[in-house]
Formats: sequence, C-alpha cells, structure tokens
Amino acid sequence: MENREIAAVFEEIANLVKINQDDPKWTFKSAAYDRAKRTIESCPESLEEIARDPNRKLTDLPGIGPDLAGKIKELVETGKCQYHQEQLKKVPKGLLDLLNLQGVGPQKARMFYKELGVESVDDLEKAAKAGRLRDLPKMDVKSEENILKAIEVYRRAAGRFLLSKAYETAQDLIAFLKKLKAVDRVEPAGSLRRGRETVGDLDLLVIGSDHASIAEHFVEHPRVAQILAKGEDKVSVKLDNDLQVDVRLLEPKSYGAALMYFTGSKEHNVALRDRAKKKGWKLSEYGLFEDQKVLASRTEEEVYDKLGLLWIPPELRENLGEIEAAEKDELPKLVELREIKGDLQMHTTASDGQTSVEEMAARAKQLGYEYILITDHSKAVTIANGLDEKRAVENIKRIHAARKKINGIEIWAGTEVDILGDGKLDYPDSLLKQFDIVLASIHSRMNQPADEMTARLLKALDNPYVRILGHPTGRHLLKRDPYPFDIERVFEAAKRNGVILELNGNPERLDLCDRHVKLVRDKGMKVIISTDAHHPDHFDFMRYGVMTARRGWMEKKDVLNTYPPAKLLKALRPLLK
DNA sequence: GCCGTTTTCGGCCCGACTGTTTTCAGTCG
Repeated sequence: MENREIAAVFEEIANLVKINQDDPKWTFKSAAYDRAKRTIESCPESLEEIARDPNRKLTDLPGIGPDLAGKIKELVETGKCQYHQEQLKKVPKGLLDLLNLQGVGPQKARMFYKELGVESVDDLEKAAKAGRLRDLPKMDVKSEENILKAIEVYRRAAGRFLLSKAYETAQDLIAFLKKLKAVDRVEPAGSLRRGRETVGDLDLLVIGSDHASIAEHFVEHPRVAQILAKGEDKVSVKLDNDLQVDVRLLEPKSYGAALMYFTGSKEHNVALRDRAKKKGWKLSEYGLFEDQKVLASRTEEEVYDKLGLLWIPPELRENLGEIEAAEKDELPKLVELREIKGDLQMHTTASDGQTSVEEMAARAKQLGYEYILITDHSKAVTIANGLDEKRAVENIKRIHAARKKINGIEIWAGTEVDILGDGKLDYPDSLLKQFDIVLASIHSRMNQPADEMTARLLKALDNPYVRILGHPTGRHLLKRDPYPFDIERVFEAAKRNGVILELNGNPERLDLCDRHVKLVRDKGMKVIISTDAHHPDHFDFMRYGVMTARRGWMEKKDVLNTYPPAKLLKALRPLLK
C-alpha cells in the first residue's frame, strides 16, 4: 500500500471523527490524525517497507504513536482499518464533502444530518432552496443564503488558481497600488509568497500613511468585480476571474509579525507559536510578546532571531523540518533565479514551437543564458508535428548552422524523443547518438496500470543515449493527475544510470512537484529546471520552476543548469569526453 | 491520539469575525 493511500484513509478518519464526535477529546483526536496524514504524505520512504522491517519503528515518525503505528500496520497487512470502517458506518460518506463548504464546519454538518437527514452537498442545496435550514438553531434566512453561495463556490473548480496566474495578477495589483503616494510598501503573502503550485486567494500586505484612501484607490482597479468587505484594516474583493484578493493595511511596527502570520503556512505558524509558548512568550500577527512587552515585531528577521532561529525562506515554511534546520544553522542556501545559466527544453517551428532557433537563441542571450538545448518532438507525437528520422537529421543540421552563426551562446541540438507504450524510444539508437543531448518523455497512453508504466519508464531509462527524463509524472495541474508508477524504483534507476530528472517549469505542469524534488535531493540526485518553451516569452516560466525547486530545498549545486556549459556537459554525459 | 527540561497526565496556537451573541459558539486563516 502506498503512502498516499494510507494518508487518504487517515484524512478521512480525521474528518469522520470531527463529525461523529463520539470521543470527548474529538478535536484533538482529529488533529492527531490530520498531523499523521501530513507526516505520511511528506515521508520520502515507503511506510509499507518500514512497517515490514523488524529493525525499524513507525513510532519514530513525528505524530505517529503506538495506536497509529498499529493502524498503519493493519492497513499494510489487510488493506483495511477496522476503526475507519466503524466510523464510516456512522454517517453517510457524502457528508464529508460538507466540510469543504465555506462557513460549514463539523458542528453544522452534524446538525444538518441529524435534524434534516442531509447526506450530501446536493441534499443540503435542496434543503436550503426549500427554506428548511432557516428554522434550525443559530440559522436564519441570511445564513441559508450563505450556504447556497458556499455551494456555488465549491462547485466552481474548487477555486484554485495556477501559481503563474496568481503571480501575474499580484504584479499588476502591486503596480497599481504603488501609483498612490500614500503607499510605502506592498508585498504578497500567503501561498503565493511560499511559491505553492496553486493559490486559493491573494494576500497583499500594505504599509501606507492613509488607509482609507488606499482602500478607496484599490477598489477602483478595473479588474475588481465585487467588493466583499472594505474596512479600516482590510479590503476584500473578487476580481473578474473570481480570484479573491485580500489587501491588509498594516502598521510598520508590527509588519514583520504580520508578514509571517499571513505568509504561513498554518503548520509553520502553529509550530512557531508552540515554540514561543515553551519560552513563556506569545506569538501573534502583532508580534512576539512577553506578557504585555513586545520582544520583536518590526521585521521577520527580528522575530525569528528572538525565537533562536535563522530567517527562514518562505518556500520552506511548511513545518517539514525547516524550523529544526534554522535552529541548527543547517538551512540550505536555496537556488536563485539569477543563478540559472541556460534552458534545456524548448521547441521551434520545426515541431510545435512558434518561432525559429535563431529567435529563441536571441531571447536566451538577452536573459544572459550561456546555452540552450533545442528539443523538438519525435514522430509519434503527431499532434505536435513531431519529426520523422529524415526531418530530425535536417533539424540537427539547421541547429548546428545556427550555432555557427550566433556568437555568445551555445546552441545544442537535442530532441524530446517519445517514450512509446512499451518503453521503446521513437528513434533508433543510430539517430539518437547524433544529438548532443537526448531528452525522453511520455505523451501517450497515460492510463496504463502502474506496473506497466513503471516497466515502461525503466526500459526507457536503460537506453544509454537518454540523458534527461522530461516532465517525469505527466500531470497537468487542476486537470490531470500524474500517471501512476513506482516513483522510488524509477528515481533509483535514473540515479544508477546517471539520467537527470527534469523539473518542468511550465506553470501547468511544475513536474516534478515540490515533494518529489525534495525526494530527489534527499537521494543526493540533481535536477534540471526547464521551461518547455514554445515561444520566447515562455522562458519566463523559469521563475516558477525555481520556486518549486526552492520548495524542494534545492541549492545551486543541486540544479545542473546553474553550471557553466563545459561542466554541465561533463555532468550530463559522464561517459563522453 | 500524541507528547514530555512542566514526562505517564493533562495539555494540545491565537485572534478576528459572524451571527442575534448581551457573553458566546462556531468557523476561518
């Protein structure tokens, strides 16, 4: 049983415990399952293997005690968990969805079920429309309307936005706010500042002299579609694309504490408050306090320092070991965008790109890059105008001609060769060896069973010409899940064969994801961050790739395309000169 | 259900907002 599956069971138990409430300490019990779920999700090793290893103890994992260790063993051995089944029997499963509705927590979900027999979001919608909610305790016509609104939001694509959308929107809004003299400083917080792959809503923190006039100015932005709230310290709006933006108007004296608070993550904040509390202090969005006395609040650095910690980069703030690392002065020196020296996946008009080799090279030079690898598709990807053998040979010649013509940047001839359904490659070795660097990816038959997919990837990785595995899990954010395969075995095979895994920076992919990047790092392997550019503008996607690499604790040395050209080639092609 | 420089019981993050709340429970971030 995979970690993901165990985590899913624990998540469901956490929610069932909240609704069933048959334990006097149900809030804490639920929180315990929640914590265990997070531990399991972020555990790079297979829990099943740990559970079966007599020399290992599951209870060594944080948040896993004797009881939960037993439940993990039970799941691994029987595929089921007795307690989970018991909890499931008590309420209809559809009731769990109610917890995803804004304004509905366990108490209300329970009440709707007990009083009205509501068993799903659909049931709740019917009851609300029939006016049956308003007579319940603490409910009225207004709250009934709010439930209907919440259901509408819930139904609308779960309300997450790509990191790139959030980033671009934030840049626009920040520039708009800064036009006002009264605004001294604007910074994005929340999951955008942490560089998460998707963002639920935007938090912008503002310091300025006249809060009322800043609020007035902000709601005048042409993209504001609806004003949700407008007060002294906070303005909430919905933009024309339904993205919610919260602007917080702050005092300079508590800016650092507020920035920390609104940056999160929740788990990071909880851990910091716990740490403060153990010292007899209190941490809130207003500062770090000893009784009434302010110990630190003006900058993040001061607050972390007072807590005995180095300043922690926002991308790491997930309570996944960064606090311990900050305490011991063992934080990684995270890779930065300006350290990137080249891009190793891009397409030209030869296949499905929008411009020529020369134009791509010109933009890359502008960005200060020292090299690019052109990787047009192979013939199996017909929809992308993939090249057959003859056209591929011509393309190599064309790229080499461009290399001679353009100075100041290395232009390498590559290919994104398709990994076919059986793991064979779309070109014969006799052609593959003519490329400077071969990148291999999957673009078809993504619904194979996990064992077939694993075998397929392993076979591709065994081809000695394959140097990079492109977008290794094939996911499309908010659209398509990764294809199933044995990540552990594939990563190990890549390591053995010296194949480098790509972190595809296309904001719809970000593949590898942050957790997988961390796994790569923990194995002592490296990545290449590429953009998969089909247009010169797409080179900008590197920003999101780097954010994701940082979330995976990657340093400059862990990212091969921070290397100068000769060193990169040597690392990619250890067997060649 | 976990955890321990307050160790085997008694805690478990903090504060704001919302509603109908005149003192608090539920929800949220």
